Amino acid sequence: MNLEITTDTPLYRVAVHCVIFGFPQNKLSLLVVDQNDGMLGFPQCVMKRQESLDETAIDLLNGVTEAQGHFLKQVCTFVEYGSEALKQDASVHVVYFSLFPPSVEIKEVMGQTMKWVDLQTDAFTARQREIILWARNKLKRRISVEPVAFRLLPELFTLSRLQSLYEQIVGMPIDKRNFRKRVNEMRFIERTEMIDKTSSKRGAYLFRFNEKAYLKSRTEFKL
Amino acid sequence: MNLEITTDTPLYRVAVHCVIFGFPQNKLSLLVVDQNDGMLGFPQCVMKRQESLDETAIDLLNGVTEAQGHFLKQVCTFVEYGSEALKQDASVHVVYFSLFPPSVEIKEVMGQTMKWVDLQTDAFTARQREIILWARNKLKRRISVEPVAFRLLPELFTLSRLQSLYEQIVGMPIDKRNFRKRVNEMRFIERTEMIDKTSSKRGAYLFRFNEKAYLKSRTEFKL
DNA sequence: GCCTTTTAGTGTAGTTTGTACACTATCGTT
DNA sequence: AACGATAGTGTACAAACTACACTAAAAGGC
Repeated sequence: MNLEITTDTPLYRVAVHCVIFGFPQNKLSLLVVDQNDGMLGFPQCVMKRQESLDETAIDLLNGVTEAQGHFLKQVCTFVEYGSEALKQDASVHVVYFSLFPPSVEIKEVMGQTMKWVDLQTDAFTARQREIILWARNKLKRRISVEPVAFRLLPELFTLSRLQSLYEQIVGMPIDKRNFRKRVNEMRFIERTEMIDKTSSKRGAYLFRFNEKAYLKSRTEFKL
Repeated sequence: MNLEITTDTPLYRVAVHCVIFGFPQNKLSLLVVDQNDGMLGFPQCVMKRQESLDETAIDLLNGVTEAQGHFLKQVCTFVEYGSEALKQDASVHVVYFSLFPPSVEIKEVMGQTMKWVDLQTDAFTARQREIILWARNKLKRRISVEPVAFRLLPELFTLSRLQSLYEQIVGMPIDKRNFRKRVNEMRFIERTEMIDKTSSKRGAYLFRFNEKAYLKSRTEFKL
């Protein structure tokens, strides 16, 4: 239980990974790097000197898109040793998760193609699936505490779309009327007069998340 | 966003820390190392080669007590750079939290004295307070999902003690009758015929957490 | 032995929240 | 004009949560 710096203190490389959730085509998806071997990888980067983990993770996202201000939370950390007994071959992997709205444009980075894939894709390794499960559970818990869903939606959205997103996050069907009743009670989810006609013949009202109203409603009680 | 191993890939020391909660003297407390400078430290150790983080954390606990089978969860990870620009002076800190029942005997390790302290002690640094807050929040959330409280109690306990523990974890008073009603509905919290007379003149029934019954009641529904 | 002190123990009524459930509306397509 | 597809709407019942105040038992002091 000592923490002395000796010459043989093991040293590790540090990599930051990010599980990026999105909701393109009304399907909860992950943004992954398409490796040429048929496998998929999460966007990742090596930890830089004099940066905090959060900063490194932000840098990582900046490498993926120009957009700013993303939701970002730590998921877990693990270590991995290479099969060969090389001293250098030990790394700490710090996993984050983030939420991208459909509006973000994904950069083409160094010829690597990034794409949105289903969470159930079997091109993931067992470890990746485990990480996805963790991240997903974090997202699931978070959504009942904080309105994070809107970070996965465009500014304007229909209630059907919002419900579909919730259903995919919590992993079970939700009663339409009860869902809409709850939405109605949240004053910060505002109906606009605009109508979306892309997903139905009849057309559906577009709604908007009013963040300021949300923040106000949360602080008003703290008198 | 590349992960090539080059000679100038920054390398880090890795330290595992553990925020250990206990409930000695009916007070939610932390087990800390009393450093001679008046400051307090969490038990910590340097990451060993070929071990996973969980294994290192278990080793760390083994250095503190002979007892086994502790609750152990990751809290967060952060990096710290020393003030001097020495290359070696960068470390990743992985924080865990654990729950010790009052029965555990704490080892005297290398002359370092360990002691239980209040969560609000001001001998903690700002960063330590932040870590405690995180760990505490994890504990708070966990307790509404899983019966972790019993890992902080002796095998036999009175309901007053259990309630006091809950109050200290969630940070607010709980109505006695409502609390006891809920306990009653949980069949795996069993009343024994034994009576504790140490904390009241009248004496109070001692209860016991039946883990097997709990696990059964959780799995019975999964038919 | 009785009065005080301290903690243990008990039930009900009202409120709030959650849940189950089925039909009509609108518009485009054929 | 009929059909198909998605949008939109309200009520009744059940379950969960909340507030609340007195009696019971035993020790200790007088």
